Amino acid sequence: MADIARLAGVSTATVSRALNHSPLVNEETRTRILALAQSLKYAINVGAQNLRMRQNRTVSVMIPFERATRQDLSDPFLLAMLGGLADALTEQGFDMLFSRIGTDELDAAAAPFDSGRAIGIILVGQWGWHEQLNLLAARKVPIVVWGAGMADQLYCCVGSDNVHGGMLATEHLLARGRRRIAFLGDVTLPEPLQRYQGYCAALARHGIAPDPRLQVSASFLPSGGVRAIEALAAGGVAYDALFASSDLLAMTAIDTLREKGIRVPEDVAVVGYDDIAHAALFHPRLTTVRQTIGAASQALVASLRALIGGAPTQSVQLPTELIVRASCGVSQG
Amino acid sequence: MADIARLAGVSTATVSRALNHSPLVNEETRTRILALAQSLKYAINVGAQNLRMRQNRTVSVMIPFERATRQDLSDPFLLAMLGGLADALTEQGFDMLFSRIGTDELDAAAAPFDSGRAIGIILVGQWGWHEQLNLLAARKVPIVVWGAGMADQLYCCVGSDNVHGGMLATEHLLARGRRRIAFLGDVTLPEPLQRYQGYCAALARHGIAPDPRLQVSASFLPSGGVRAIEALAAGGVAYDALFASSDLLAMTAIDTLREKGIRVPEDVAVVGYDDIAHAALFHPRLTTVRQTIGAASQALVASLRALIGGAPTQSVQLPTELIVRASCGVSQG
DNA sequence: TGCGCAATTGCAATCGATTGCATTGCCTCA
DNA sequence: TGAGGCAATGCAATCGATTGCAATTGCGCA
Repeated sequence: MADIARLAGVSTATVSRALNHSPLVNEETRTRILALAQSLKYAINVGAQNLRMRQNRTVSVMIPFERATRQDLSDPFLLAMLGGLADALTEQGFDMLFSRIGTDELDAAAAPFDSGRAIGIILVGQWGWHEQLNLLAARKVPIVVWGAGMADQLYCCVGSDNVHGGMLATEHLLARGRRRIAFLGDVTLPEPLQRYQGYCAALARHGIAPDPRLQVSASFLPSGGVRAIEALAAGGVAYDALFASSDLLAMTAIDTLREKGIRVPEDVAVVGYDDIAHAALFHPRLTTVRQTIGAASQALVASLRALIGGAPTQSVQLPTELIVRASCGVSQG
Repeated sequence: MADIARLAGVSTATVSRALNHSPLVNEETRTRILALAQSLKYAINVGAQNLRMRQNRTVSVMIPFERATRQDLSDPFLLAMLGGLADALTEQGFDMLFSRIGTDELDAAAAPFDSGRAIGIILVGQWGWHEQLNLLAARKVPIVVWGAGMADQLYCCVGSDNVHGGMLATEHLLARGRRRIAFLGDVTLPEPLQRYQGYCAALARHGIAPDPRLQVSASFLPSGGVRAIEALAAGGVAYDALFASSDLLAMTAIDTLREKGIRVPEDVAVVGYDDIAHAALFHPRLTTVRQTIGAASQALVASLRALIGGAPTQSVQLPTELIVRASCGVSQG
């Protein structure tokens, strides 16, 4: 900027005003300065600007990973969400600072905010952090979490209606005559737990008591489906349907079933969760509970902006929808 | 920092030195200051620090999108690369600033660097930007591009050996007795073009002249495979194999073939490109040319660091490998 | 001719850190 | 007792922008 000022024969103050289109600067001067800036490919130093203006247009987005398994960012749902957030943030003029965060060190989550790099934080994945997230919220860290709404929640949480989603999926399988429905998912985490609760509620409506042997704890890891099917087989439990708490889980499970010669949907009907892009391409096409990425991203960004704007913390629950395809036994391909 | 200085009864200079573990500050003073900082959950303002130190630990990562189609970030390969880059950068202590960039406005690519937000840029996707990228490189913008190595290339480019990959895929199909091999991909872009060249080279080795009717221009969009198969059908061209320039393309193509009652691999053998995670889960499991995400991410980051360190621009070509699965006609499931 | 007002522009403080140099004690040794 | 040395700290400039206030200029009007 000093260069431009020198070349234009004015002070940096005038240059600054010209670049910001202040009405205080002479038309002719402004054009001269703008032309100069253009030709020098000058861009203002955002860091210095933020420092002076005490503002910021950067949002930190974090996605957890399990340090133990050195899991790469592989779940397509998370990746899609990342893309959706990038779109939503870009659209609203925000930069996106992206970081992975170990599931064992949530403390690091507030760092981008504390160090002034970002005005707020979007955390995609709630895990077992409920208490610590409450502490962050109490500390007035502007943070929005994608996850399950819970009772004593101080932080802002955006998520889908997991209980309803679980109910939809299970009701559908019941309506197709399946009675021995296995549930795949890690019920120690809030989201799968709520889906499981929906599953139980649907069973209850039909007068069926949930069989604990049909609840298989499967992680979101790619290997989760394989292990789950092995566990079911090892337990010698009969089942005619699967409700998996993620599409990835459903797909790996179906793949494993196929290897064992079990047909989907004839022998075992399957419903997934998420409706990732591949669900419609999978064979058989996957029936699943849709969480709309676009709406989710928009909601996360909107909530964060509200939070930063000083609005009271208000959690959001997005509607879920059952997408019926072939994997649950409808003739569609 | 001023607060801490006041509470500790010292100047901000001393606080700064204490936090940076300078040997100039008294042991007792340091502990006092550190304890104070800890209890106040103080974090240094990175912006101000960068400004003063004239440094930066942020790398800008950009992934193009086609504005016309308002394409969401959907290609799993790109998403996986994004995850890989996040891991690689985090590991090396860099922050990652992520942006989408319209395919019609490459100029915006240098913005994060020009404005001092990032020390360098990783651009995942070369598109038709060759000339403009050369201009950026000439302007000394530290940029590394994932794409195809080309002749008059001034910018640093990291990519897989596309020609060899195309050759591997085609040779494999030829070895399995296929002779009418269709190629799916947009040959106006460098990467698919080089894969096509490898395809032609393999055909040539077997004395086969490429049939132009078998080259179908398919975009990387999810709908690409559908359109391509329709086009082949509409053209009335017979074919017994497909080489698709991305796995996503291969999958949508297979899906479309299945709808038409054409069996894979019996009637048409298929080979993809990328080896995305889903390739191994797809039915039939997809034979494909692997581009290793982890290695690619590491290479991109390494090249960028070298470039920033002042090393001469040096492009990198990573080896490719054919992963044989069922979709090309091997008995594997 | 002189004064006041409006239109431009410059000066200098400020944001939150870092760091060269000056300063202040205090200890040691002659 | 005084000079020199060392350890610890403070002062103030600096990074690159923004902005309140002062200063300059030119003009209209009395």
